[in-house]
Amino acid sequence: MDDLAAPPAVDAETALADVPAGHKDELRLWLRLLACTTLIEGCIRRRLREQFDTTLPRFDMLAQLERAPPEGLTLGELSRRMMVSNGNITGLAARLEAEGLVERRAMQGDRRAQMLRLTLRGRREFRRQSAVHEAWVAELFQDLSAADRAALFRLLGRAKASVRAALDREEAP
Amino acid sequence: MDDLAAPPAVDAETALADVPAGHKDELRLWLRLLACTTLIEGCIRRRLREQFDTTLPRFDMLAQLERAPPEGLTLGELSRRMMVSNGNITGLAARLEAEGLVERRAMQGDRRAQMLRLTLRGRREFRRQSAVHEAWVAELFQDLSAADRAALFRLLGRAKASVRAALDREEAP
DNA sequence: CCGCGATGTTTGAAGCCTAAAGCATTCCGG
DNA sequence: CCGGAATGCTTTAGGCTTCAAACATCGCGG
Repeated sequence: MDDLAAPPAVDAETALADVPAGHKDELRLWLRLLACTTLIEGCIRRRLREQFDTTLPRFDMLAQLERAPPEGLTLGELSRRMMVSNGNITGLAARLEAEGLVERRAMQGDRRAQMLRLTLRGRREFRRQSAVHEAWVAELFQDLSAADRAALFRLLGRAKASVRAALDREEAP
Repeated sequence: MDDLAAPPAVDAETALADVPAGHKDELRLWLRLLACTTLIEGCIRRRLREQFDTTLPRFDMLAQLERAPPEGLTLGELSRRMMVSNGNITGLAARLEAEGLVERRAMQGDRRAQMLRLTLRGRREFRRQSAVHEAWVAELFQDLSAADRAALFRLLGRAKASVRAALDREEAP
């Protein structure tokens, strides 16, 4: 911190770019993947806060409900789709309900479950946000050629398949 | 949830795979990137908890300190490298210190700052964890060919550059 | 029709994370 | 030397997240 002329931007992935050796290239790949995601996610979170005074989890929940059937989704289904815990959904839904963006409705035939769906206000608000959100993402990737984007998309698909396979092996030995 | 024969694994990325059209392919790319990272991160968090009773942030902090100069790092430098806020570092360092894995040492010449470094126990513990951690990552990517891994690594580098460029444009209009 | 395992949701405790405000110290220009 | 800007860290308030335990209800086998 003292005699380095001009310390350039150093993040976790850059800092770990020169680990000894081994089968460490998988590790480097993971760190770069993580750094990339963190960078984008941080930008989107910040803009959601600055421009819409909201958060990514709130936005995600609205997004799930918007593309759901008109009768809505149960909290459990929402939990699965958002890949977060049940307990998490409870609080998130409560906050969005308090803001008048979603509404609960008892599910007839099963008194345990309840449907959650967008209010009119929620739908309008989400549409307003999502158009801008989509432009942000496009902007962040704009220096990547269409070919690179396509290749990246395809490779990420394979990576995901590899990870899922490993997870399946784990629970079914 | 009732008449679907065998609902396959549905996550955010899969669920949004059929959005209308537009320049939505950037959005799909982002969602896939996010899904991929979330999947891996969740697996690693879970295993860190199950096998070492620790968390990813703790592990990250130890990792940063392990590859730091022997005198350690200041909290501020740690904050920059881990890409998290200052306030976050305070609590994290306090917890690790309470567990005897790191130690603070006043920095001579600047009474504001303090160096944080691994204790002997912290170093041993981290080495134990990191060897296993590296194997986990290799396992998760094992179905990806070396060529695919290399290509993915390269493309992620370009993606990161694109994002950084967009962020630079943002703060210097 | 009764009990009991499965399913849907909530609660509680703990940790992570941020932004913003505050405190202490250092640095620097006048 | 002195005052203010800059820097390093902590605190505070609030939200997100998880796991595990608790509750409520459903569905089914006996």
